[in-house]
Amino acid sequence: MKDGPDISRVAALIGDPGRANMLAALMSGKALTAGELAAEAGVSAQTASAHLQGLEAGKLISRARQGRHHYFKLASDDVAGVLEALMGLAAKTGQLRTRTGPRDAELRLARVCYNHLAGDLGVALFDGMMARGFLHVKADQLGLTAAGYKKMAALGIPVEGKSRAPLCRECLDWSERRSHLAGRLGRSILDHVYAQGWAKRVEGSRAVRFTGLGGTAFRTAFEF
Amino acid sequence: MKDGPDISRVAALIGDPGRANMLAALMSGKALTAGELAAEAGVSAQTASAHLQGLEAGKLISRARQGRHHYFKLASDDVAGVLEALMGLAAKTGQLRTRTGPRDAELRLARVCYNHLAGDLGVALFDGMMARGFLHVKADQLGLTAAGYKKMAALGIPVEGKSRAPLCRECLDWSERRSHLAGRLGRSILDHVYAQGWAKRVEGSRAVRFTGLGGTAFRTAFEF
DNA sequence: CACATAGTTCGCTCCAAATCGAAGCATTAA
DNA sequence: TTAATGCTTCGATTTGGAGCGAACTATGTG
Repeated sequence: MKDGPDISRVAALIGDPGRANMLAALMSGKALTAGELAAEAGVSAQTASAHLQGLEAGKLISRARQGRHHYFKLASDDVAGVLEALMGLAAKTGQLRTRTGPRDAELRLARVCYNHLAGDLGVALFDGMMARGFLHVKADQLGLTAAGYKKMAALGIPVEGKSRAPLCRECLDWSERRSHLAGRLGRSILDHVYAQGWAKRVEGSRAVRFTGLGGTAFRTAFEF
Repeated sequence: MKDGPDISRVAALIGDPGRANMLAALMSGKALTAGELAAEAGVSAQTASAHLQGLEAGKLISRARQGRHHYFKLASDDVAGVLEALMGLAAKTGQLRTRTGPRDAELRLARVCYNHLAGDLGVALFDGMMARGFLHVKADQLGLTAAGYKKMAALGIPVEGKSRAPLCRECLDWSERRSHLAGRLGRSILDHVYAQGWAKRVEGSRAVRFTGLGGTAFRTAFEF
């Protein structure tokens, strides 16, 4: 029964280890060059070039030429969503690539998911904002309440924006198997966390490391 | 950065057209035999056998032996979730397998998603139940309200169950790109729809065809 | 028992795609 | 200008795995 969209093309693109590594690297939200992605995937530049063409043709990534560099990023949040969903399933079916180690624990606590905060802290933030009445679900749409808008203004976090992307979105965690906050607001909050110096990205990883004071300040600011 | 679970194994399993067709067929929620799945995928019995072994080893499907028949079904709702997510992405990136035709329209209106109702009607049902206050979201968990429990009891729809699966779950539609009701309640409601004779499955498709009276009765019963 | 059906295993062929060496553009630096 | 860097294209090789014919096992039926 050839119903619905063709899954297999997209899945096949993700199904190659090299391309999957590239996509995983792009989950950080940062745009990476072809060379960097080749290193991530552990393949030669020529091979990477071919793979990147495929991913671009399949509309999973987009390319921006800047001088002699080609910067790639995920084509949309939907792609990131599918990748996280696949990670969740892969984790559940026991296909963990690495045994749980110290690095894994750090990832579980706080990490970047595309462009917003995921992990223990991301889930706690989401739950806290729901409990405090800053977020609500209405007609199946996640949104800021009046109190939420007020709070964001008080913290100096921008909520307006020209982009047509939704302000609030839920995103499922592969480590927690619970939702955390994505969308434009999720991105703004993570930017705020960086700007306040509460946390920094760990070099060469998706982990986000909070300072002792930063963690406290973060929880205080968002009241959770 | 080899962080997180290994996506590519799972994706590669879904990435073969034959296996993808099998999985799509299993989205109906019905357990199918190896032979039926071979026909779905358009391959010989031997090839199908090999594919089914792979999918089973990858924990995407589970097998139940009954006499000389082997019945297969999706291993978990998470698998169904990933498949729907992939369908959503594939539809968005324009990888539609078939041009929109009469069959497509029927699918868009009402279809089976794993074991519950999806499509226009599924989304409308979900929205209606939220609007009527039968469903609510609390601490990021979708659930029945007191009014909802009362309504289900009045309609004779069972809500208790020994299974540990959640009673209510949201599930994203690939055609509507909105949520509809999944989980044990979603299944119970679809069972009720069949039992009342309001609708029937279309042979050899995931479409659900409502009778004129059935459609009206369905909307009346759930007040949307 | 023989016979039919459902599914698997074995052996083989074949092809798509992953890979890289070498060469070719394009951009920036000296 | 020449040289260096980043990326792509071309050409050739290799291989994983998808596919099927044939034979085998297991279950059910007459």
